[in-house]
Amino acid sequence: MTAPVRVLLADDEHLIRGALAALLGLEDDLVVVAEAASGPEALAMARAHRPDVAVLDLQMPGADGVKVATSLRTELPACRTMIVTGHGRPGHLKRALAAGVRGFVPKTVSAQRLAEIIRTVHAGNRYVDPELAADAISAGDSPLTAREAEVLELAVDGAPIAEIAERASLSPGTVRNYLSSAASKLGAENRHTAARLARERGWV
Amino acid sequence: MTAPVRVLLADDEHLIRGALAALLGLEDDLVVVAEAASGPEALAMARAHRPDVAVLDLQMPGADGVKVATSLRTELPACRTMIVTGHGRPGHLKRALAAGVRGFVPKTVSAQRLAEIIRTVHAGNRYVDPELAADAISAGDSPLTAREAEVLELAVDGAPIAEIAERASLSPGTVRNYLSSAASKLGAENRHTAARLARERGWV
DNA sequence: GCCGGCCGATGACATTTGTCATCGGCAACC
DNA sequence: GGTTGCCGATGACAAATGTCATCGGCCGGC
Repeated sequence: MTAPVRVLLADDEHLIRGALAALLGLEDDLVVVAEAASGPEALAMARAHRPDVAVLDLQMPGADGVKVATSLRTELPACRTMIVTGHGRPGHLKRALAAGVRGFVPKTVSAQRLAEIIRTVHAGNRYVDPELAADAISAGDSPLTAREAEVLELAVDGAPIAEIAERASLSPGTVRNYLSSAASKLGAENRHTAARLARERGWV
Repeated sequence: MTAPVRVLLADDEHLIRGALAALLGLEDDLVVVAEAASGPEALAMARAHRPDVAVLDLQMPGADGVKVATSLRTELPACRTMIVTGHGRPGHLKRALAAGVRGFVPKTVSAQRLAEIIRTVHAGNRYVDPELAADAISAGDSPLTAREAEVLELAVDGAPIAEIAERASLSPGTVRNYLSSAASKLGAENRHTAARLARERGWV
């Protein structure tokens, strides 16, 4: 028998993390060597314990799963990373894959399924949830230019144009132009729906 | 020894639900008699298995935890209900308590803690996470009238006033008045930020 | 070198939205 | 019976926003 797969678990929801650790620990060939409740903590634990596979929640305080994966890629190239997420937005998957993440699964899978996927990832293969993959493909690439996306991001909380212009160090007129262009590309009637759409698709 | 507490688990995230069921099953005095992945399913399982305590996720497809709790209150008065939630918004807690929910905890607690709380609830006592309670108190009551809240809810996705008016069967002018009034009460500069604020505080 | 695309800006214009005053109807409460 | 508050509406006005044309500068590709 080969050595067990050393797993790092990072999730800010203690309930899930603890339960998951217990369940995965039941598998003979998996061993949870570290747990973390935040992005920075996950990095620290990874440095200390050098796991084979890091299972990261997408939404964590400090740094999200993709950011952690990016850091791990350079710091611990031998460590495979995978993302577990509650509500997967298409753009996240794309960002994750770009960050070298090898597995991307929703929290609706079972623990057994997760264990299988951990093995798959550890073996050097990739796994992406079919449904999330389909969403990502149908969402396609962002049609927005860099500034359009930047300005749109400042518009997500409903701020007036004057405030957006100030925060972006741009002329109010320029901001209106970018927002108008972005809304048009997204088929939205105004910047607020445009911002919501872009966020849903992971483009901001 | 007394009979074990019969627990219903409802959470759409299979990973969590399964792991939780396994962990709670380790407690001698708790037994998970049913699991559900959606609101309607939770109701059906409750009718079929008549649990002592129903542990409900707040966000589920079909009907959220509070709605399920409301139905359970009339259908199975003997069944205590409690809500488990990832990100607790103040208004949810209020709604939950109004629905007769006896426990309200975030997913950041440990499984052991949850087991204790299940026992507390089963004994007829209440438990509310202190931090969530503090948030709810500081958020206070909604200053919005019924129609203001109703119209504001239709504004959350950034729809133009004409569409809101149509969906609410109101005159556009009336809609503008309500939104203006609501935004003023919430200290927001426009209806979009007002809608966001109201949602954050659980007032819509 | 020319062209196309993005950036940043301005001006003009129509539309949408926010704000205010005001009205009539209705229900609750004193 | 009078007062108060919410509902639904209208009109008027100011401000914010969306839309369009246009400009100059810059960079990359052909």
